[in-house]
Amino acid sequence: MIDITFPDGRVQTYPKGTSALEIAKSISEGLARQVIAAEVNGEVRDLNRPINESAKIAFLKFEDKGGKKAFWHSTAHLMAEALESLYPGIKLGIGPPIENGFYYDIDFGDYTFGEADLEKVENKMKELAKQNNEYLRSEVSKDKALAFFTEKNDPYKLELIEALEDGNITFYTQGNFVDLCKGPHIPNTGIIKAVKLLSLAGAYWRGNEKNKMLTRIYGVSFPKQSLLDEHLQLLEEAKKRDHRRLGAELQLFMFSEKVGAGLPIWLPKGTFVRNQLENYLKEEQLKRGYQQVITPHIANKNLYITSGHYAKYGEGSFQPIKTPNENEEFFLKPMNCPHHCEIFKHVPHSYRELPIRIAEFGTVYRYEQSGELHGLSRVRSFTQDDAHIFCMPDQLKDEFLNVLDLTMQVLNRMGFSEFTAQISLRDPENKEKYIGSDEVWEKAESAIIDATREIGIPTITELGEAAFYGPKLDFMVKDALGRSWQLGTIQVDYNLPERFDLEYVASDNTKHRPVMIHRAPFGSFERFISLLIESTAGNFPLWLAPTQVMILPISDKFNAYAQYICDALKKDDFRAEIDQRQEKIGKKIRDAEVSKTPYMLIVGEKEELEGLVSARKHGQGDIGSMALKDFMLILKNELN
RNA sequence: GCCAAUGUAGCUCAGGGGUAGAGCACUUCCUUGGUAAGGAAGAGGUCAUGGGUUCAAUUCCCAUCAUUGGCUCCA
Repeated sequence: MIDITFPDGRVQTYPKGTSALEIAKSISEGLARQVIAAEVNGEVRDLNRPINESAKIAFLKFEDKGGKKAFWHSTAHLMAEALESLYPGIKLGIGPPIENGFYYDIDFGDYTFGEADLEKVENKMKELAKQNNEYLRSEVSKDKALAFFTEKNDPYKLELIEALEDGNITFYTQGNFVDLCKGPHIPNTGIIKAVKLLSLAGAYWRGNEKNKMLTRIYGVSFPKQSLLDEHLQLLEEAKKRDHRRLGAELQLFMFSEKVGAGLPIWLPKGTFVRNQLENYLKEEQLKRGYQQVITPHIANKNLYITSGHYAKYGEGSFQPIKTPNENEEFFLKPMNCPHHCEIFKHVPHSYRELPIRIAEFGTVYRYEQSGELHGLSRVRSFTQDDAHIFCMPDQLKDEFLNVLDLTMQVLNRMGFSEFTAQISLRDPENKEKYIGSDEVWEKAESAIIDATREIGIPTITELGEAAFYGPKLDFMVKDALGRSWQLGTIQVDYNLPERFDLEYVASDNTKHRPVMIHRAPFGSFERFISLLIESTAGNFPLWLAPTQVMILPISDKFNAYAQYICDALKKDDFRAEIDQRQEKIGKKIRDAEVSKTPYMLIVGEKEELEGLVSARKHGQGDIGSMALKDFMLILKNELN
């Protein structure tokens, strides 16, 4: 007999070898119908797998994370089964569950699998699901596993099995389909009631671009049709927040094929938002002892030979600009740091001056791969809110804390509460990829770790994600469709001071090497604003809204009064406009709402006679009529 | 860069081997209207670009460019 401990602490005895499904049934049939996997001693397992030792058990439904994973993983197998029956001879890569669904990587050989094929596969899956086949687990020896897939002629599975240890290999079978898989899976295909194959993509085998590109099919599935409908509805909603769509609708920015791919053009309203952000940060940085500089957009090739960037990125970058002088070449600047190093070098520095903080809203140009371009989030010309701090090694932590504080302030101010702070350290297995001594790295890494701990933000740590010149802290934010983007970054750098031979005179009159911090709280205005648009759905906070108040005269008889109100608002530095079109008030309201203007003032006969305005808040509706000064008070309160 | 798909009016999209259509937006006129779309008329397109097939191509084929979804990359 074995003791089974339930999440509420209750313990019950069952015969050895009882399955989780049987345990669930012993509690209630209803529970047994809903559970799709079980967590046994913290490990998610199949429901029908016998439990042979006393254990803590928790039942997982679709709603649970582990349940979803098993459900989607099982759907991936179902898709593979459907694909094998429709396209015999295909070879399978891997097919895991992901955050919102699953995918399977398939080698279709000579067949070009297109989007038109998706529906056919979907239908086949539904048909197979109805067969209600069980997912059966079996343990196989390595020899047998290899023999099976040699017979099946699937090189990808063979490669995977080669890397596995004998005694640790399991197959799962449902219907006519057998797959190498460590599980866990749901009990049977019958509970997969709703399936949607969403998209198609190329994906290199094992994520290596030197390998063959397989066809990746993405999909999602649910135990109820209504859940799928809901999910698709959410995806539609998310698309409405896409910054590319809102950017065009709200006239914030544009692209032009003639100007070039990935080269954003900022329209007046977008420029306004960007300038507001720039002014805000400029002011903050002034308070924190930064000095603003401006450097040219191009620089002599020699600058990047010194910095080392030419060797690393020269070929894959915008190619040099030639001059009438032979052998003279200039590059569009891909980063601002080398320029700033030259500024530091311009005059000798005493330790008394440090830290020196040099800031620039520097526009940089990088030849991003064509397939990578994405709205404002990934472009070929962008402006960083860049700064480089040159300090003594023992000032590093304090400076880092200061930068961290600024970054947090920026994120808070912009309403980004959902971000991930990622500490990127070097790969301890692969130290030769990085420059600098162990001692220097340890110091830099602990400065980052200590600083984040001190300020108390949750972090995740990624080994091997550091820049080659030093560790960094990146702030990641998700877009409307759940894709993660890096915004702010703080990087410690021992490399450039070395390459540029930067030094300061210490108290003992000897020369020392400063440490450099690269930092950008926004990252770039382009990407930051793209995410700001998506997180606010285009409803900018009042201080950022290009037009704060739209004045709507009931008819053109009241244009003069509207003008008077508008002038008064402008005089107090509010951004107001008048909609003087010969349209009905309902139409003017609708247009102001659609353009996401935060406030509307309706003025007609009543308002003019009483000297009032009727206010309306975006998304909320009528907030009553009031004296203009009271309305301005509402604005002022919201701005503070 | 790679794989797949898309490209028709300012926007959203329909159409289809015989030189194009809707809604919204725009212009003009009528209407002067009270809290999310008043009415009428009009203008607007080398059907992304370049080749090819064809009596005829916006439609079929190829290439290029751009865009989209991913993969790889990201100083």
